[in-house]
Amino acid sequence: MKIGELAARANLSASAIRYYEKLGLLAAPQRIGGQRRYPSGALQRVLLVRFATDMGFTLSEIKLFLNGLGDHIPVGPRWRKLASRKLVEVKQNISRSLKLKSLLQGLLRCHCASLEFCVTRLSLSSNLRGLSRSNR
Amino acid sequence: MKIGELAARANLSASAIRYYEKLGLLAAPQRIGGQRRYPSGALQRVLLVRFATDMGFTLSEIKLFLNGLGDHIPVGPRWRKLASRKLVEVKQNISRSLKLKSLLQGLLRCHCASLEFCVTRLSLSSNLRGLSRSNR
DNA sequence: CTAGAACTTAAAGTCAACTTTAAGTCAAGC
DNA sequence: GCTTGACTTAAAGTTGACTTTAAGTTCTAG
Repeated sequence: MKIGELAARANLSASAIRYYEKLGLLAAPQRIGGQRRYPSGALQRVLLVRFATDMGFTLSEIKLFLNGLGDHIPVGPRWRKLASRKLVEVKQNISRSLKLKSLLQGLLRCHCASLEFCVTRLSLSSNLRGLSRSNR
Repeated sequence: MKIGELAARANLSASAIRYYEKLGLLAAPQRIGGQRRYPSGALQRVLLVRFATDMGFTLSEIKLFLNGLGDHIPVGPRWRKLASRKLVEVKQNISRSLKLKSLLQGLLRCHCASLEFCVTRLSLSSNLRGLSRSNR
């Protein structure tokens, strides 16, 4: 499989594939005439990476539990640790977003002339602060 | 009020204040000996901007409904439109995060040897795709 | 009066995950 | 054999919200 086909099947771009390789998320494949030729297993690997990024892991986190360079903790516990950390983040994000939602709904129901009034009237100061402001 | 005091009171840095000024989110204040002197109203303004960014608006969106350059739609409707668009995003983010949460919990309960097995065993292919992958 | 903290500017750097560019090489179909 | 599309590289660009840097100016306390 050439890079274009792999990219198409994984629904991302060829340059993204090369980028994953450079980051060490994907093994450098055999080459024919300088061009990359992938075994079918590569697709599964790429899809796993996509899946993990969709779950909110960063590429360097993914690298950690895919080929765990750096420390000597085995894959299982390492993944488990990262995943439970991520779970906390996700939960925080949920509660933050729920707050946000009712806040926005409140502001939309409000008929103040200016936003400043709304904000002070509804005294929505900032119970928003300090919650993980990024699920990516 | 000098910039350092304003920054401290708004809990951000002096350079961020200058940045807001450059973006047009904050009026250029009077100067004494080249240094910025802010009226007390400036604090409220900065806090409003912080509040809006906390709600997930980008600085350029905030600029739009603060001093709406560009179009001639009055502030009320403009804010309303942006806010309801944001509300949709937030709702999408919530449902995405809820899926993520149960996914992670499922994976954590699973005792497969490798993540690949887990993923295929739980057939968690990607019902995750296509949901707003950014609440900022 | 002077040390040093706080201010000034424009421009460059940061992070993540890629994309784009430029300039060139290879492969497949006719 | 030639065209054309797919591939190759390294380096620079993108986005958003700032921060950092460098070099210089001003304010303030003692």
